[in-house]
Amino acid sequence: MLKTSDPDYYKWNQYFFLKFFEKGLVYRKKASVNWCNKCDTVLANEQVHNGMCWRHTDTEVEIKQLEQWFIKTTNYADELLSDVDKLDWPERIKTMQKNWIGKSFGAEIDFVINGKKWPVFTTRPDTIFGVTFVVVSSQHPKLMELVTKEQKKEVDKFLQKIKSTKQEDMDKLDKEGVFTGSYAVNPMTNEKVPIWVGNFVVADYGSGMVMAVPAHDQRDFEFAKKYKIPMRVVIKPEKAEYTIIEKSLPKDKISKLKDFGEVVIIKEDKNWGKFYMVSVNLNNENKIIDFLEKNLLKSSDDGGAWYADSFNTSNVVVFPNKTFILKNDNDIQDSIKHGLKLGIPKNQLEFELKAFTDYGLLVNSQGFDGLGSDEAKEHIVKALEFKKLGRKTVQYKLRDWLISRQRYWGTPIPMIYCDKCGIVPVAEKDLPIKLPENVRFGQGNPLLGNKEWLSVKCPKCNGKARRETDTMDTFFDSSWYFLRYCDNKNSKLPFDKKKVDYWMSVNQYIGGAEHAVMHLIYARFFTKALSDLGFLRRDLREPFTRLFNQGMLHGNDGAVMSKSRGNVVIPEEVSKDYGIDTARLFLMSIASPDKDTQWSAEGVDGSLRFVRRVMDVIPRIKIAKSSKVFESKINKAIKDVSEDIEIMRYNLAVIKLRKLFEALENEKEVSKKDLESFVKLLSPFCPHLAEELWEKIKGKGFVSLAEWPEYDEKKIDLRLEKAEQDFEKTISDINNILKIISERQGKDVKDIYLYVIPTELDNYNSELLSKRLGKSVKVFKVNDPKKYDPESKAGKAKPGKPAIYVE
RNA sequence: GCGGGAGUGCCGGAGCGGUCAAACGGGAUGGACUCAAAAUCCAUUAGCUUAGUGCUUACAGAGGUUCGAAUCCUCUCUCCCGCACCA
Repeated sequence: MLKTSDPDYYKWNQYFFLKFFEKGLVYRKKASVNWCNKCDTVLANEQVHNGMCWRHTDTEVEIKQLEQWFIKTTNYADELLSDVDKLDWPERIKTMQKNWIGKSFGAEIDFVINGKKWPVFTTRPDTIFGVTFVVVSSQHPKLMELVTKEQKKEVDKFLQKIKSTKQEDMDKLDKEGVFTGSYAVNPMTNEKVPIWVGNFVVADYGSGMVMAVPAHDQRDFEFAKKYKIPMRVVIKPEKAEYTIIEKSLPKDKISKLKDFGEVVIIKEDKNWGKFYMVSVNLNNENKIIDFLEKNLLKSSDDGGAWYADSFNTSNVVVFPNKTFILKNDNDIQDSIKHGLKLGIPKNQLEFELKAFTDYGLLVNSQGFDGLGSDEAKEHIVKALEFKKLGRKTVQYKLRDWLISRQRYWGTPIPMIYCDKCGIVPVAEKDLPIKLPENVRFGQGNPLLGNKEWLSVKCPKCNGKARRETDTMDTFFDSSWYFLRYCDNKNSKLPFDKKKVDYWMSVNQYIGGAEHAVMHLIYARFFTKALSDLGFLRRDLREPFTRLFNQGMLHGNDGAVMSKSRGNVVIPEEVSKDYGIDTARLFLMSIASPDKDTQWSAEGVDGSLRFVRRVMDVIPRIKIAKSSKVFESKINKAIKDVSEDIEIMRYNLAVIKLRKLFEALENEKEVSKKDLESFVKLLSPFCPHLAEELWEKIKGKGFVSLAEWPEYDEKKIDLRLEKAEQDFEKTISDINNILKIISERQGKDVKDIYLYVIPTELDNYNSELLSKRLGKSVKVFKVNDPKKYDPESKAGKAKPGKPAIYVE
């Protein structure tokens, strides 16, 4: 056991902080931070959800400028990303981590503004000839350098507007901006393009400034359209894509479309039928145009037919909900005209203009025309490198971990501010810096209120100094607790390396999906960093090799359990009514544990029935020798149940247990070993009951301490299972006959006769059959001379399928 | 918008190329037991058909691959989760 609030634990948080500081993994900087008014503290990016605080979902997060402590998690961005694939974790957690780290390859390109280089990051250097403006973030620290006197008033007005917009409205906001008055020089074309301030550029990603290519980026497209900034097409698709509406072409011609290229049905519409998309190689484009011109219905009375003459040889093609290539403003008008000319209402077509953002072939790009996007990227970056105006780079979405919190419950950050020496780390021997006990809660950081605690001597010059009052994010605590578990009493070190090396890594970690981008990233970072600092063995790079996300249990009404809904199921109450093992069995059997499941009162009743039967039947079973059939079944069950448990498919394990029990019930006698095996298999699901049964069948010690049963592959005989299936089939056949006879002839059958292949005689026990059918059943070998067979049915018998006669 | 997951019979939920009208549980219906009920047991639970059979529809929808698809591929629709203007 350990408590992270105990100085014996958080001492080591401070210790690690200092180690990180030594290695340059800790730094302090003034930053725009997320501030929650309710928590009275800053939050990490990971802790802001939809602009709200993760703990106070009704409280908007404010942006403040504060000096804060950061951990350089980004140093490990690459390794954190590449190692994800080595983990045996749920796929969605892995993708969430990948997206969170968000690696993009691209280029940093310098635009010269007033003689100074301003870099921008882009993943599409191939579109550089299409740049018609540059947008800088409204939060950019050096924004004012770009704003001219003439434009200042307007920019200020714009910034004011952004400031007063609520976070929640920001999301729905259109792309907006104003011209700054300055111009940037495109390093490839030397062309001057205007610089705008925009609300859609993220300040702390890349350089907070982007090159805008409206023809090939949706955001730039919207912005340019709104402010009538010119667009320049520099990429064209490798294939032209035509959309053909079923109604517009005679039926017999539709199949001909395949001759021109790949045909995909993209939509089906009540009025227009199917929308086929034909992708045509550019070389063949004329053929399809020719075909369409000859075959498209031309009558406008037809109400929806395409006009052949609405095509031209440009690759602007009408598409219900896909892409357009736009050459200039006129093209937009033109395209709209085409849409309208088709006589198809805009809303029915979901007709929308979009930028062409796919890769393709370069056009209007000087010497690079005709190259594919991928190739062009390489060449253009090389050209920029030669000019010393650009370079290949990689960008991450992952930000450094902001750990400063202005709250009491957290590890005090072991730093000291000296008027002379500046920021000085606390000496290791002075750890732990304990939280002061005499504090007042209320407004602001409680630590600020205790003057005694606050004042300290500088470790360097012994002069007057004061302590850092920020505490660490509590995720710092949880980032290495599993290491401390291996050696939780160590007072000399955070843990003994040998012990940790022995135990780690965690083979199976279980937790909720909500940890995907917080705890699980921090803990991975910690492990890597501590490994590099020599605290862990070199090759220990990951804390948790396997991860399992359990699902949530919902109430009887299907909703998440909550007090306000009154649908909370209280284990103690369930225990009172059913016994906790019944509840446990039920929970294990509803669905696989990674899924959300629903409590169901009826379902528990079902489990209770089973539990009762088991309690009733097991002690009464005669101990002797197991039949071959049962031996086969129990060995199969041991195998299956063990495997299911191993892969955490408890629901399937329970099903197999139930089946095994059904077989057990029908046995007259069973070996002690097999009976014990059954109880052992039951014990993980119903531990108390199993223990009780164990005693009743006179097992040694506790079942919970007994060896898990092993199966004998040789005893599993699938032929026996087949025989049983045949038996069941025969029962259902007989029932079927009985049903038909009683319905058709209204007769009541008294006796049933079965004629079986001699070798199968053992498979059909007349006693068992009689019991199951509730009627007298006699079984004969087909070749039995003394058999009773008035209608000569015996001849119909086949292997696995006895002949039947009833009267 | 992007990314991930999922859509199966009255319900929950297995199955993930043939052995599938589809495990298991719940519910419903009928029957046995009972004076009666509960519990228990048996049967039925897509439709038509039949002395144990055969057929037709069926695993969100539309296409496709295959001798063969609930299972694989493509597209569409719907739902859930995550990210949210990351250039």
